[in-house]
Amino acid sequence: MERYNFKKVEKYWQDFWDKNKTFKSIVDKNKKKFYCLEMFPYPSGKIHMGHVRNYTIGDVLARYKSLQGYNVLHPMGWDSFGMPAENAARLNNLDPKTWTESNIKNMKSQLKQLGLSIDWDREISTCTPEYYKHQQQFFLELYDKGLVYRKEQYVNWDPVDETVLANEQVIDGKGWRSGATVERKKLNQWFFNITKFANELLESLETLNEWPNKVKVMQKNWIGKSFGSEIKFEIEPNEKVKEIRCFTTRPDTLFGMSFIALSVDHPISKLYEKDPSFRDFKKKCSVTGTTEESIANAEKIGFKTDLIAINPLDKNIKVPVYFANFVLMDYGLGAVFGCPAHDQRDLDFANKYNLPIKTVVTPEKNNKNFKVEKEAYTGSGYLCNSFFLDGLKVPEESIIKTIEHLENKKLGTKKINFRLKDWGVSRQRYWGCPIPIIYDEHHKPHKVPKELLPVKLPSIDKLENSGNPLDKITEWKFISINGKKFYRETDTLDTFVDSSWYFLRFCSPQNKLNGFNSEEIKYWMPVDQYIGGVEHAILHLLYSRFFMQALSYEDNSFDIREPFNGLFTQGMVCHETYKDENDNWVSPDEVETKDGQKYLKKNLSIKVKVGASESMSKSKKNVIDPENIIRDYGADSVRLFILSDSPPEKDIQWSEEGIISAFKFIQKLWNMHLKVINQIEKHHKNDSSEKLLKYTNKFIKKITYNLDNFNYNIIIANIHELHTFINNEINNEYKKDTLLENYKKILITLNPIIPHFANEALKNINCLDELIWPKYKEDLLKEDTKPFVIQINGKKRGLIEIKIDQTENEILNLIYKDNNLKKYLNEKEIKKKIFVPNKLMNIII
RNA sequence: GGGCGAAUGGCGGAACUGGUAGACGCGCACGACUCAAAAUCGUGUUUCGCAAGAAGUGAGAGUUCGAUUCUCUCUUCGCCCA
Repeated sequence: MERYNFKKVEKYWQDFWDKNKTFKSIVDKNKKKFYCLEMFPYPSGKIHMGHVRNYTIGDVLARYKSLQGYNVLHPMGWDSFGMPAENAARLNNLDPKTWTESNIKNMKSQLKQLGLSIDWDREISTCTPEYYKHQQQFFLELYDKGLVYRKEQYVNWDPVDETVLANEQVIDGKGWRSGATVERKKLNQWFFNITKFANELLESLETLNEWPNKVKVMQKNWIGKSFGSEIKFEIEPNEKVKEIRCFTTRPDTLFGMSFIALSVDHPISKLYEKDPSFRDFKKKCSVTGTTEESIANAEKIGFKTDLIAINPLDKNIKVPVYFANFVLMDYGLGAVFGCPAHDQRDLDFANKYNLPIKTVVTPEKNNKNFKVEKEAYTGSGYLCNSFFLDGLKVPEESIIKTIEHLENKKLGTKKINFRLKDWGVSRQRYWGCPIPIIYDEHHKPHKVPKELLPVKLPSIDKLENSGNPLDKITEWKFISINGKKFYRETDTLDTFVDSSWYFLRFCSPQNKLNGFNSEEIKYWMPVDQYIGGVEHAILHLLYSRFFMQALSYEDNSFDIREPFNGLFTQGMVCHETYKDENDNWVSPDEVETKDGQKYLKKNLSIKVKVGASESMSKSKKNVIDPENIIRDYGADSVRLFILSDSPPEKDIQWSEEGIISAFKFIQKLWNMHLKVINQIEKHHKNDSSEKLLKYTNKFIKKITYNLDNFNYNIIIANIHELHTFINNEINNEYKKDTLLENYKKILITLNPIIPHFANEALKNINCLDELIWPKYKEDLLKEDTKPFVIQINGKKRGLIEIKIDQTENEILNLIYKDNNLKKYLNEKEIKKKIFVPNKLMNIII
């Protein structure tokens, strides 16, 4: 039998799609659109299995929707600014542009080998001036709308490399490259005012019905809306400070207060800056990183001021005021009151400085023995030691009642606080979108005039190891406009900005004047299905949602508020891990199997320790290169396997056995195909096609249902069943037309999964024109007989074949005639019968 | 510590709104073909038991004629936030 030549077939179809621009999409208002988008890749050099999975899932959907008659937009591009290019450039002594461009070229060819139905005419790359020109325009638009501002903020500063580090570049408080202890340093940075939309972003989550709930919960927690109160504390008479305002979510614990803690950046700190011991303290605080986690884990330290605060509810309670390292200026008001009994950080602090610990909440009412020592009590219960508040239920009544009281006495107000912070977009890096701002000689910022856009990134031969590269290119940095001297902003934009609107650019990728064309946006947006990794559940998705809000802010012509209607987050690709005798990681390429045990390939006597299956990563060496796999087994095999073993939203384990099995199955399908062709060519007079018809009909229903619900792994099982069915039934006699028509339908349903194979097979039977997703017929689903379950006392005792809609009594007669079943019933009284028509009967005796 | 989710054969995983647990694949065993092996094809494969049968979806309870599915408690694991 002729073997299936995947190399020839896949090459043929990929060339065919390329040449005919099969997947080119244009606005057609007579057709319903479907915008299918997968998160675009960073061009790191090679595609990895995560990409393969992501883009296969998306491709199945795009092809399916296209066959259903939708006008499908399925584009691809490159998230091509970012640090890896800079790092690689430093390492290899070349410029980031060259490195990036050659990676894109390579990865594009790899993606094409997967047989993806992508409209390559819409390809975009964020590092090109054609793309970032519009981004600079958006930046200036947001600037005009007052959504962009500049302020000082702390960054992770590497004093050796003289550079700002991202949080993930700080490892155990040290710079990842230099190893120097990272400092907190204040820099002037640009911010997007995302907090302005905090409430909209939160409330609008409710409208996203086709998003996974867990992602919505993550975003909700990230935005972190909390109800509380702003409380005014009077300070004992002195010359400097009259009052301090604190934000708290627990005003009900006010009677337990034993200190007030301020951020070292609180305005009051200005009064202490001359004090050398305060400056020392402030320096100590700057050693701690800027993440919430590092602050939480750091030892709580404080600096005692000479200020004494008065408890607004009881003037007799007077407490000291400290500066403390665990209070952040950007949360609330940069000042909190400390209630050690009911907050762990406050308790740690109180224990260190011997401050009183007063219990004001007990788990049960009037529990006098309850005392807090090492562990703060944050649970529910009842207020005590709080005079007129005693006995209130915590937290249901206590918080509201306390706020009411404070408001009546004008001591405080109800306040809503968000955890979400404004988005700092300045990056002190070369390989990013230049910020279109210039400064005059008084360091006052101005917009770069529109006619001077884009601000192009200057080309660079070699990147220095330290400092901000753009700052050093003086011929670029200093410009004069109309005789006036200016210098440029030398920071570039966070790459999350690049990916916050790329889905809009895909709608009009060649538009030179604007980032997008509103007519095209109106047709294509929102993205109907967005597919990507759950690691972007918070930032990328939130920023993209913000961008839509910001674009439509004070602009009625733009009315799309949510960019992604449907979201699907796929699981990771995992592989077994291997270690040799010396506990060094071993790559799967070096491991061989004889009799099921795993050995080192180069030395077959050394057994390898097999570890847990973990997400593929270079550090653990458990990476499989898709390029080799596609070369050896073909794209259809890879697609088949990557979809087969696990539901797409869960992690999948890559295995050699699995890909081989998929490869063999493609060959089996081809053998089946040859048998079908052989039968089609025969002219039979008899037609035993009823079974085939019914099977095909049911098969179409199953595949359609499973495609609609992302049950792609079950579809592969369905195709295996189909193969068994056709192999068993193909030798029956069929009329040519019936067989051809049904087989064509089957091949069309296979098309989204294994497009090369399906198209080749369709070409073989001359059915390539007019490919339309087949519909199943309800009346064909009906069967004459059905298996019917008999239970005795709830236990399954038999399975009988009944005619559809047979009555209870008729079935009971069948049971008494059945030798196997009647023995359970003989001469016993039937106490009860449960009868579910066409399904089962449960007899209680 | 808080939030969300998961747990089913040797393994990955099926099971529609409570109604035949283990689909499909991998692995394994046996058989056919072969001088032999690979490839391929066929049969079997939850556990115990010769069998009839019994037990069985992380553990324990509950609701129900009937629970992998619903409720409660617990254990373990994963993810996110701290």
